[in-house]
Amino acid sequence: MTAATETPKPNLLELLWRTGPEASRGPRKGLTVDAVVAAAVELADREGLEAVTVRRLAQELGKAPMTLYTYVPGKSELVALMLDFLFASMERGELEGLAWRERVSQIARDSYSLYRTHPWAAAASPSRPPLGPGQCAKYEHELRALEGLGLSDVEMDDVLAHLLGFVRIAAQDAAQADAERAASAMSDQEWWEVNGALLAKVLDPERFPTAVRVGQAAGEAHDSAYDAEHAFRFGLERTLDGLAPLIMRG
Amino acid sequence: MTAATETPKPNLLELLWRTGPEASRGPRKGLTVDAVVAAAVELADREGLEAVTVRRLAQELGKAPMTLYTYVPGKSELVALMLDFLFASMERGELEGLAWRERVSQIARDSYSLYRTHPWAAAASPSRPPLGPGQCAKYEHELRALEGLGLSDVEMDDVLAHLLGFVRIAAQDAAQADAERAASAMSDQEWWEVNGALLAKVLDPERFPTAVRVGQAAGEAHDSAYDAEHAFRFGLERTLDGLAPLIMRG
DNA sequence: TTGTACATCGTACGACGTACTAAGTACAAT
DNA sequence: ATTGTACTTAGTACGTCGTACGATGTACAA
Repeated sequence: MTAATETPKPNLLELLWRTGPEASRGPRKGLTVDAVVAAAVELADREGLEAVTVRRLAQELGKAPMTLYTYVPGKSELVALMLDFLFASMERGELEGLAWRERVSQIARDSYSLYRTHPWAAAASPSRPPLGPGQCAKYEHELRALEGLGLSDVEMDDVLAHLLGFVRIAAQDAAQADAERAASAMSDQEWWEVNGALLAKVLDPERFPTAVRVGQAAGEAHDSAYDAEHAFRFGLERTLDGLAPLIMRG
Repeated sequence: MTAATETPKPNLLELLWRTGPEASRGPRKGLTVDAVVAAAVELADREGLEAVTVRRLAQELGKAPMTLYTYVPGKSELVALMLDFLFASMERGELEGLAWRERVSQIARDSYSLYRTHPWAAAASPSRPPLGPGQCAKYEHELRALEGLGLSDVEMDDVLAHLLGFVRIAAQDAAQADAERAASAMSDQEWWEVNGALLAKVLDPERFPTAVRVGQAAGEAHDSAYDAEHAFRFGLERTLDGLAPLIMRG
């Protein structure tokens, strides 16, 4: 057995930070990791994350499907790179001179805007995204909004995770509501015509008195069964109120 | 063209409430919707939602794959039925005689326990699950925890959605942390040995001073990079604090 | 007794991620 | 200048998925 000439698999972290050694032999590369990731993001924005398949993305780039594996070891790494790309390039509002509530509100809105602009990201985004440069820049910026509020370092991390969790779930819900509306191809009125009779029979006010009453009130208050933007605004106020005792104390 | 003998597709709502007409002709059914759903839930609990494929589930039930389509129109409807099954059968703690904070805390913990017992459900659960009997029973019970607190009907719905959103994201994060640990098959120590050098080089304290400081403090405080149960407890307290002003007012 | 609605199931289609292999390219070492 | 080798690109193929379609056989209604 002669010495194996194994090409070590590129690590996700190396990929995120672009620290892998570049090849000095062989044909010129026709693409770059950045080009692949940018095309993937654009495709996801246009047609959703489920449209981002290796075949489709390769076609978009004018290459054969398997060629992409030269740049990215697999699909999951591609998604991680896409997310970090977003985090690196997202807009971040100015925090200087704002009171704590406005500072925290600002970073929440920045994240929410990101997820609303790229709805696929809300579903793909894990609680602890891999430590790429974009994620680190985002984390750094967000933590700065929490400095000088009397929080310990550990509390700053806890607070931020809590806040971003709220933003993510709000964005997920909003994206899902949009997707459902688009997929059903049915207006709320049509839906009610189809399902109203059954629901009326089955939603027994004696069995579910509170649910029927509250559900009806909520449905009438918003013009649809679920108003994502209202839920975000409401939830953000509650979240800020929830942080106040921690910040005001002492 | 003779008159078509079309069998109308079963509607998801009809399926959830089991109001579809039962066949009076043809061979005896070898299964029931409930049996299919129960088997799917058990399989998902045992091996995760990605193990619940039509083929695998059919094998589990001793039937040919396509047979399942007699009972359930498709995969997505199956997942909806699985969720409603969980909601219908979940344990719900007693609320009688508790102060509002304990009441709200109780329903949050009930949901969290459900998601921790069935981790696949946290990922599959949408913000507004289809109005099945289980979902309605859950909604009714949860709303009762919010009665008599001086909230309007619309506010009760808003508060509940906010609370359950927090629970869902906490459960999602916890499940994902578990899954990542299991998948990497790498102890935290091993991971650090592999990636430590790169991270040390790339996490420049001059570029990310706050992130490095806080990240290190948080990593040391919990024994891992992410402590899901701690995040839930912390987040629940913040969420309750956030509801207090709405409830205490007036 | 017969027609029909239905359960069951085998086969097959078009997607998916990606492993494997072959072909060709351009630099490094000679 | 030549040759070896590391590399990019691409074609083919495997095993997975959800599920459409059509054949077969069953049991009740007419």
